[in-house]
Amino acid sequence: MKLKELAEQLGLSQTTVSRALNGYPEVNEATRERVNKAALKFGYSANANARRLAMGRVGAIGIVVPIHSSERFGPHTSEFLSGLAERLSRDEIDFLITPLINNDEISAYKRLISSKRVDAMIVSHPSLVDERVAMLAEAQFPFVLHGRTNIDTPHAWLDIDNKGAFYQATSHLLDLGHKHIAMIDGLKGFTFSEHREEGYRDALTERGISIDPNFIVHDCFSDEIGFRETQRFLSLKPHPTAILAGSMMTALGVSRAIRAKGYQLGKEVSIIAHDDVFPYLNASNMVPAMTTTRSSIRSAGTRIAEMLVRLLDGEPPETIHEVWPVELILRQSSGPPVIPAK
Amino acid sequence: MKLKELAEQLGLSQTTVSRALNGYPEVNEATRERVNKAALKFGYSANANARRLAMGRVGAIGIVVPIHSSERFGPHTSEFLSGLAERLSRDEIDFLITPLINNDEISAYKRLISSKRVDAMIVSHPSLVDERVAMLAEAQFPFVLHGRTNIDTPHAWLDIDNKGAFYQATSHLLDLGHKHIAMIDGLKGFTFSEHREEGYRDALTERGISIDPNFIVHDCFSDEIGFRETQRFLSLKPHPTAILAGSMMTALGVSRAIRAKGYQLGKEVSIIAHDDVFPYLNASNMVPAMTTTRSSIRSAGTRIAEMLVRLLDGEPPETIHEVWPVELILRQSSGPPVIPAK
DNA sequence: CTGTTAGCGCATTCAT
DNA sequence: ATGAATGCGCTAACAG
Repeated sequence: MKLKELAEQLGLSQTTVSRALNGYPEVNEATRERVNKAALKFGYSANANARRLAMGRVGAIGIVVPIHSSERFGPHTSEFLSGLAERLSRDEIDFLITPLINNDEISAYKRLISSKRVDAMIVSHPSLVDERVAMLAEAQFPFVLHGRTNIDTPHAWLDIDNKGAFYQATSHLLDLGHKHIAMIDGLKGFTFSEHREEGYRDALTERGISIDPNFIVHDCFSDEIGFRETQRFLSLKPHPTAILAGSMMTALGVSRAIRAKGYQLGKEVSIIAHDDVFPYLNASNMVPAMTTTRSSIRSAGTRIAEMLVRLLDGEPPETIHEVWPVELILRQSSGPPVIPAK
Repeated sequence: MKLKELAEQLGLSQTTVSRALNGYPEVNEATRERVNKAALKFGYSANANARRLAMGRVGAIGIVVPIHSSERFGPHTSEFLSGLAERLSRDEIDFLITPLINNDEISAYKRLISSKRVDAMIVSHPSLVDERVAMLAEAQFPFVLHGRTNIDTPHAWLDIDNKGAFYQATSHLLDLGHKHIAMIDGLKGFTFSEHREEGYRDALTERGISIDPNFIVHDCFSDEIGFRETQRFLSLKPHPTAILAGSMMTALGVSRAIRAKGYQLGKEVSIIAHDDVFPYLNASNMVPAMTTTRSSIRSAGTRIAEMLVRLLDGEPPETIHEVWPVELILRQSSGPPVIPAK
């Protein structure tokens, strides 16, 4: 069923039917009523492509997801997308996921723009100097960045205080008396990863503790990495008495390795994990309950969707940015170091 | 830059340029070369909406994701989407995710069809009698079902042998000497959940073991549910000496509860989990390594994308369906029951 | 091999 | 308050 047919059925012009359906004020209420009823009855719904072609606006936002590295389409991504979806569905905005196999991200973004398939985009996982952001900002294409990057051109972004999170966590461990603290975080090059390491380093340096490169790991967020690297840590002399884990997945592996060694969490070895708040993996329910730096990635998604809508409503990008604080939540996996019984 | 402008630049007609770009055979190779080079130079890329309007084909497939239940947009979904993406990106097919807040799924599907935004759809999480499937099959709209349902109208689908998986797992535990076996699986009503329970029941019945409704749980897949329900199990007399977990998330919670009670996995209480194969959560790396029924949900996604492409190429839906076997992989979390030391 | 012409289905001027 | 006419940018018959 198309507009023309619907109009014929009703004995009205396409124009009037179109106006009635799109809520234009100059339509007689009775007519509108009649039109709406008929549309419902015939299951009419405008051809989105024709509509977009005519209006020049799409009603969809784009997101480019590299799919070969599990790092980028794992549980974090799905939680984030859920958050986005929650807000966007209210305005009936779809999102278009463009999978990316090779590494030519820039051209994927460019194609998405020039083919006019989306009104705006969301960019995730920025590096310190991110060429995607530079390009989009330069092109003045509306987008919101999840994370931060050092690009001068004004753009909208939302980030959490990753540096503060690891600074807080490290400082807390130092307060408890730990001298040897390790960290396992995400891949090097990403801003969040660099920021976290900065926080960690600052806290140590502030107390005059030298930094041991053997205690710093950057890799994917997974149970396996957590396990393997913790085993390595525990074979060192002296070994760390506390470990920061960049994700809950990592933390699971770290925990296993600690237990496998016969140590107790929060005793011989403490652990603080960054918790992005997964509904299916709850830090407070673990045994022992896990001390975490917490910030909901899902909420971030929702908020970013909100920012996107503001951007599309014409708000200038330079006024749209936020840094979210991260809470340190003390539970039982962190405590003063206990000397292992020989 | 639009087609017209590009054509003017080249001193050619729009038609020729269009044909050159779209790989039509009747174009002079030299001309094609020239056109392609110019397109690249000017960053031209066709307006997707105009293109779709003219062609009547979209180059995108749709997927409706209910977002309020974490059950439906969790790690399983993201792995599945990754798999889809892997195959679809080869044909430059995007996917459109339509978030769904209220429960009116049917009308969301109908709108997606009549607005011509997608060429085909993927339907997940069917119930035994699924009205979405009935509607789509009736409307002869191309779609592939992930899972199975009892609908007569021919349609394409891919499912794993859920019944066989739980049958195998249960039988194995019975072979080991277990008499009291519990299961924690997904929400009731979904086909996969029902099939699994069937497999479980069949195995027990076959050995003349009566079924205790207290030993059967249907709920979301999460660490928390696994933990809570296992605590409940272990407070029963007699309590189960083996537990089937419907997901790895559930299994994490089950494991914790077993350990919290002072039992060892594979000794006092055995566990077999269904493993959808998450890259960040590896059953063989757990301590003890986890016995699983394994079937990669990501591969299923890739295969379903493949089926979708065949469907769009005109293959009739009734010839497109597969049941994948599920492997039982024995590791250390399952063993003969050990009587707890008092 | 290339160009001319006519839609694809809708939103939107400009009339009335 | 309603209708007729125009164009969004592209593809595909139809001609040559």
